[in-house]
Amino acid sequence: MTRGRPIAFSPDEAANAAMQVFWARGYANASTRDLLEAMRLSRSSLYQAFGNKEQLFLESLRRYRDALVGRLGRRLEAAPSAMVFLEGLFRETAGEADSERAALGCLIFNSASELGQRSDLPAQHARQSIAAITALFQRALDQAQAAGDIAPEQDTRALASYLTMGMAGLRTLLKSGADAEQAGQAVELLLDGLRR
Amino acid sequence: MTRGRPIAFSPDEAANAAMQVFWARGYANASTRDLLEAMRLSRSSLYQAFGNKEQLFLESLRRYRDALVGRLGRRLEAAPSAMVFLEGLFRETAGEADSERAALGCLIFNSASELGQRSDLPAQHARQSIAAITALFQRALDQAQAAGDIAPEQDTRALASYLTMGMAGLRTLLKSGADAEQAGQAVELLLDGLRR
DNA sequence: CCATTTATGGAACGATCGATCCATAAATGG
DNA sequence: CCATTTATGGATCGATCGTTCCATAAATGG
Repeated sequence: MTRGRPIAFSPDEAANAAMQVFWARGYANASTRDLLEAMRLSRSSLYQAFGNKEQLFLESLRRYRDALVGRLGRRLEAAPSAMVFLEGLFRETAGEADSERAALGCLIFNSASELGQRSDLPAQHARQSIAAITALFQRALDQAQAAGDIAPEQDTRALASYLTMGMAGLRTLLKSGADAEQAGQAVELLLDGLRR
Repeated sequence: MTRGRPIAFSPDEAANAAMQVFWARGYANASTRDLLEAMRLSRSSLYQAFGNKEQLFLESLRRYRDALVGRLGRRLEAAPSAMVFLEGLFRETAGEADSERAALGCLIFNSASELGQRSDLPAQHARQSIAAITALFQRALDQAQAAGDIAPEQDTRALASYLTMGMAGLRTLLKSGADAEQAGQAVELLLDGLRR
């Protein structure tokens, strides 16, 4: 059936390496040289396996979103309560202050900021991914409300937007070099907003 | 004293036009062609008057920050109270949802996101400008606290970081196409955090 | 072992990038 | 009106961009 020389690289690992480059440098600022070096591929292999730069970026966005949403979903299920999950997520993110991880930010929010309201596929994907994050927040908030940790009269849809805004802002603070104290204080005030 | 042909353009207007380009397109994505077209200058005039692209960007950042901080400062003074100023600012920003203005975002937060923790002057300037915004928020919060609109046990420094985080997140939400309802609800919850 | 298929490396493409340089136009002070 | 100074427009630079193409290497199934 299958003839010819098989690929010598792992498309999965190569795609992950590309994702790291886009994450660290942004879409437009990531050159094909950067990508080839990180992916350890020849130009031919890259273009044959992934089409072009935009498609490779789209694949990176997909992987990042799937990994993030999957990880957060599992973490929500494993947590003792939805409220503990949300508090842990935000406090842990604030704790990344002044680290290399903090300088990277989040590929989704980075891309949303870079691409804005453009009509092409990457911009659409970034917007949709933010909506997915908001949906996950709302799921957690609904659980927390059902568990009695959030007042029943609260609108979890509004709270979800509030948390997405908070996370986007937190990532911007961390990117701009906020220290752990500043980020931590802001996050505690944000979390207080859930308990009203 | 002064000899030779005088410049035929307004350096002030040209710099403002350049700022608009960087604002709409970002630093790296703004080409010198874009800049020349918007500024209505020849290449020679641009490089002689502004040095190079990075210096022109720095000048744009300066002008944007000075205009923003100046405008907000005057608005704070003119407002019936510091709390009214803060509420008005955030509600008005949320009200920009789905407009061209919302798609632009804020040049300072845009630049902080694009440049990250880089060590060059533009990145330093963007970080310092975020600190300036936080300082202005704290000034307003101190006034509001003195006026009795904020509980005396609240830490206005922490609240200022909270508001900066909120504004950065709000701008990201608006850039990603959030509608007025979503942005408005998130902002109301954010403002509730001042009254605890 | 051969014919076939595909991966691979590298040259090369046109386009665009930021920046420089030079000849020329223009407006000045004397 | 002239000598001087500076702005201006455009050609041009080398570097880099994303992408394509081709000759070659490699591994396959039969």
